[in-house]
Amino acid sequence: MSRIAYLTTPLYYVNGQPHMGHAYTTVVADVLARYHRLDGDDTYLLTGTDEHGEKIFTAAAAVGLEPQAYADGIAATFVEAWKELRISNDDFLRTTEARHISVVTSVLQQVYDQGDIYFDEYEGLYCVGCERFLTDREIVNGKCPDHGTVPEKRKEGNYFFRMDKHRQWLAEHIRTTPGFIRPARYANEVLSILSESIGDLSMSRPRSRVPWGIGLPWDDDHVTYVWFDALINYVSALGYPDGELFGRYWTQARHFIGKDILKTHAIFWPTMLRAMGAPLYAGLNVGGFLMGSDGQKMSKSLGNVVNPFELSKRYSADAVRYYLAKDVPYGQDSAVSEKALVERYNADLANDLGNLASRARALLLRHLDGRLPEPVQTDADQAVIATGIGLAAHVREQVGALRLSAALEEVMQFVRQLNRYFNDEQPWVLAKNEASKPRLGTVLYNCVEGLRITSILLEPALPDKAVQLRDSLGLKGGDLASTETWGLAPAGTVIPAEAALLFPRAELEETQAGSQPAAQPVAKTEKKREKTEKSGPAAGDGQISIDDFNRVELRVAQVVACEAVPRTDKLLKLTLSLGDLGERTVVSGIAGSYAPQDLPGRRVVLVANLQPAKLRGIVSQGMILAAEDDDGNLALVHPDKELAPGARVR
RNA sequence: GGCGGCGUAGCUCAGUCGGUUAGAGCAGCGGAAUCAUAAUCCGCGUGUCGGGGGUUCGAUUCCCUCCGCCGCUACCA
Repeated sequence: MSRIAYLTTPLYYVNGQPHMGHAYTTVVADVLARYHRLDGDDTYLLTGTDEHGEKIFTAAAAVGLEPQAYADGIAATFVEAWKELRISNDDFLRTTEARHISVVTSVLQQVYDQGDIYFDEYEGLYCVGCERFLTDREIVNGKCPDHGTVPEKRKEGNYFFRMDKHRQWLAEHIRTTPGFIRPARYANEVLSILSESIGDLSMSRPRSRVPWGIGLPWDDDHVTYVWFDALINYVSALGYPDGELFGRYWTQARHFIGKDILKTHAIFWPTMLRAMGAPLYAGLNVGGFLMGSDGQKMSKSLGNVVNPFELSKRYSADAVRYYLAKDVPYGQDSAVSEKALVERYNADLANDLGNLASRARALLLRHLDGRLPEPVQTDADQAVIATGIGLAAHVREQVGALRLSAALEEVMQFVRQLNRYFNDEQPWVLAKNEASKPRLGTVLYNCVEGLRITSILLEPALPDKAVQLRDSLGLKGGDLASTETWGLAPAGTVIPAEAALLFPRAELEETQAGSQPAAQPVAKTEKKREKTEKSGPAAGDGQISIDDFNRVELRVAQVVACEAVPRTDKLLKLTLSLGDLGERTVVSGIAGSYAPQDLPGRRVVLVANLQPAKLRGIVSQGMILAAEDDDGNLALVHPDKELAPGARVR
């Protein structure tokens, strides 16, 4: 009676090459899938690529390719990447495949027919990067917070999916289903989003603007919004609605995602499923971001990018897999680096595990003709045996709780115990006289048997090396249950005379030395300044250079008109004249200290090259300077003489 | 500004539904051993469990507050 496990990674968007974030989520899902299979569970692992949308269309055009050809190219690099990392996916779905498109089309028609999709005109600020309109609330500093670009104003007719009506039950479901979203803090985040109106979801784009997408079956002038299309992959890959795989796996679906796509998976997707009349997935597992070696977001300019595929070629796929599973805690942001990988690899795999295999092999070959003897267990052997056969239960428990790191650590504890056992029993001393040869055989047998169990338990993380390890001892593999019996390594087994070093010790390459772990405090202040001021690097001690200052364009401006912004306490909308430079609208939070009628005619100092920002629906094109005392009283800064508006302030 | 999370040994992190001497791995120091991949094994930590206050017989664990970092959000611009 086996259990069912359906695990998915996101379908990765083909707008860029696979990177560490992709690799991490995919490796975690794969290690988990392999544990399920090892334990006899009926397991299905899905990954793939998401290939529609405006961004793909433009990216393809930029390099002179048809969208499909462009997508083909990137999709191939993902296939290659997962091959490199030994990902054991059962399927690789591309959203441009006919089997996916036909499911999306029928889902659309069904949801439309039942009245859950309607047409409406929409005007708003559109982010090309997100491929959607942003709400006022989402815009930060006049820009899309995810892409750092200024959204453009667009008006278009779109179809909308009635999503808002699903708020109540979804919130209830999240509240009453522990583990539906893990870690729990992300469930709280979703609940707080659901506590307010979520609106209906714009789920189409005019084909005239976005030719690259799945057409709406009832209106070919529109194509499906890329997320509405992509999310359906999780069921289309199973042959929804009546495929055998769908019936078998769907209700046990567990999605693995990064926190950047929480909203689509925790809100869009469940409401879509409900509208489709399909059961919800079983769980959503949210991972954090992987940061560069310095703890900051990876970026080329910081030179802290860690490429998992290069590391794989340098140190082996298993080294990368083991490092990601063992050292990177799931669900929170964490720093990854080549240095950390090498340390983990050397400590656990080379020193503890690889070396143990080496020393056992050496004595077997030298003193026992390379044959595994029949053991005669004594009291001294019981502790090792007990730990070994008890490991599977611990591993099952940890893996079930998504604690891969703890699961692997359980196994490593056992490896350390075997090393202790080896030292305590001193087989190299036993080998010195004939009388102790039987005891020598038992000790070495137990080491080999321990390594057999270890190799099976580590196999999900180390698919290649586990097999190599067993090969080097003449052993065969087995399932998880086969680790719960001691003595399955057959006496008489021939130990191969030659075997390559399993885990040669790794040295950190020189190139890596360049990324000095800059003094922590400096890095932090720099990061903070970057965030609050978006300025370039400055001299130390919070001081800025004259060049920095000159980047700020300060000008005298005259207030032409002023009115309070409706339904706000603090905001005034000012119309300012800059003389020959024209007029500006500025929103300022000074209503507590100035009445609208007091201001027209006054001269103020304006930061003229500030990024526009939208406040309460009004685009503010700058900031006026005011001083503030401890009690919050504001005093506008104004020039001492009546200079003409537009004059530069330095 | 609001809501939420985090802040535990040099580093990466566990943990404490309040209670004997707060843990692991890595790094470091000393020693043993020499079968082995300069690997292994043993021993070694006076850590204000972010600061302060409170509740309690007792708090790192609960409450309040402050500081720092992160996320979401907002009438900062």
